[in-house]
Amino acid sequence: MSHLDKADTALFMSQLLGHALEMTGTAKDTSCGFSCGDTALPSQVDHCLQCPVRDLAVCSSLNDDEIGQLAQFVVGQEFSGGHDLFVEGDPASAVYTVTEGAVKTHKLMPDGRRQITGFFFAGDFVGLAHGENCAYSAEAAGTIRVCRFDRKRFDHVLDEFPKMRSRLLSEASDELAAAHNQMLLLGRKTAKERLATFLLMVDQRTAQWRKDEDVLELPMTRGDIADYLGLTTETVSRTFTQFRSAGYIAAQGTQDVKVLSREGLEDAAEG
Amino acid sequence: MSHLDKADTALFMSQLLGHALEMTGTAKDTSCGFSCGDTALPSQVDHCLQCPVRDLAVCSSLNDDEIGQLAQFVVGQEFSGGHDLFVEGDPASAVYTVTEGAVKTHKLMPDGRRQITGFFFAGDFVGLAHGENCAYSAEAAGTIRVCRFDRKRFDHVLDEFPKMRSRLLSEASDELAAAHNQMLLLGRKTAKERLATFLLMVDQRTAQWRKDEDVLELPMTRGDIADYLGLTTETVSRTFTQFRSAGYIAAQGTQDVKVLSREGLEDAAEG
DNA sequence: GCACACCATTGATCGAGATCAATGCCCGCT
DNA sequence: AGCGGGCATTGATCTCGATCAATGGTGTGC
Repeated sequence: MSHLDKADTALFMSQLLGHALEMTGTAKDTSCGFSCGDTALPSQVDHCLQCPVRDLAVCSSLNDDEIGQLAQFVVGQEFSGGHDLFVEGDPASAVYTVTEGAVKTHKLMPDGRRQITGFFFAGDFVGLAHGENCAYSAEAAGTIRVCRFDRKRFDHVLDEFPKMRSRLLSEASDELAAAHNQMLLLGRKTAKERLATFLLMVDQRTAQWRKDEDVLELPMTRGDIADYLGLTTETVSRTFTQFRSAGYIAAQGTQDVKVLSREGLEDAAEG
Repeated sequence: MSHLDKADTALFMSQLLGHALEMTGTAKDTSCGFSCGDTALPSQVDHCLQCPVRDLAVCSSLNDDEIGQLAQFVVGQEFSGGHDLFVEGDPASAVYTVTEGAVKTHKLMPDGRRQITGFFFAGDFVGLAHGENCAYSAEAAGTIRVCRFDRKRFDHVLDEFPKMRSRLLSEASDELAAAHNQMLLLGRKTAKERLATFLLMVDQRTAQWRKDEDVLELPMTRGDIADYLGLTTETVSRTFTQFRSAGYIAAQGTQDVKVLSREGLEDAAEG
């Protein structure tokens, strides 16, 4: 909660000052900062045109001219780990594209039980909401960069560029398919199957931009993984150990996982 | 699989014969059958205009003229319980609106473990898919009626009527929010909490057209409920018994549940 | 009316993963 | 260097829901 207040205040101040790139939490300054006014300065359009996920994100459905319109109100933001993009129940006022790092979404029960409902990596779109309010919270898992779009203005862009709404619907369908997979995992898979499925998912979804194709950098803690897989940290930890013993993976520190046998993981993922 | 073949064959023959209302499985004949050719006959447009879910479904985003275009290629179909609308892995060739009864979607593991990923009631839209193939199967839970739309022609309608795509995106967002709730349920809730949550969900989603507002007619078996909640039939059955003992519900046969204490269920749903 | 198949319920037992508990590691801070 | 907090790992034990098993109910077709 306090995170959000802080972020919002920072945003407000920054808008007053005419800076489009936000920083929140403990994030360090960033090399690609730039300033803008109400209309798109060349540098701001460049921000979008030179975006690292230009061809991955929903924006890829727009041509350079159209991107210019979007660029007029995009706000680049940086969050450090643990800080909230938005919180369940908040008015849904913005949507986001992840440009760097990973975002996790979650739901909480009154007694503190938590379910992480999804991870979003560079190029992914976060914040689709039907009603007035957010149905879940979104939080930075490690330092991230996102593009923030005001929801109303974004909706307006969608009206103008049907291609983009179409693309967004595709994205939503994808997310829905992923959700179905996750329900199967949560409802019917064993701990081993869950972790193996998870590792293969991360493998697949981060393949495009990894340095070493066999080393997964997990931006989340064991607790996060547990809350995503419907397990406890202890079980996740034990299962990692089993996979190490079985020779499926090798650990390099606790965040990096070297995949030794994709086949082993694939077998483990389906019993 | 054989179900589908049968349905598809029936569909093909019926189209040859110029009948737009299909019947599959053991479904009885229906009082509102009608015939049509390639273009919309008045009666077919009427089919849509007089549709019981006209104001509930995605079609509600279209005016009477626009509905006419949709009506040109809608196919009314009737399925009896257990028959498949489509199967995971099949080419995604059609989308559906439920007009009567309930549809369930599910995923299977190679060894037969099953997870039901959603129930769809009158007015709901089923069959959103991004890729070429269905990401899950859909099956009639009890006798149902649906409107079937060829996917390509439906996509074309979406291009023509942006309102409808917008509405569909809303629908998808809703479904996504429901999926998040279900992940919380499957990952973190106890058996009691799951069943209570389920009963309240059915209560809410079927409220609009129930005869008796306190009696839920469950169109699915205990096994279906179990596969939806990530439990076994035995546990579902035991939990029903507990709710009966606690006075939250009363049974009238096995398919009908009279809600005696919504408050009791609400408490049970969150521990 | 009877046989069969399927479904729901209840009881007894088992086991995967939760819970409780202890230890070690790493990193930032003083 | 020394301290403290968060995270990961490992061990011991417990518990909720799964599994195995038996029975009764219901509807369908012969």
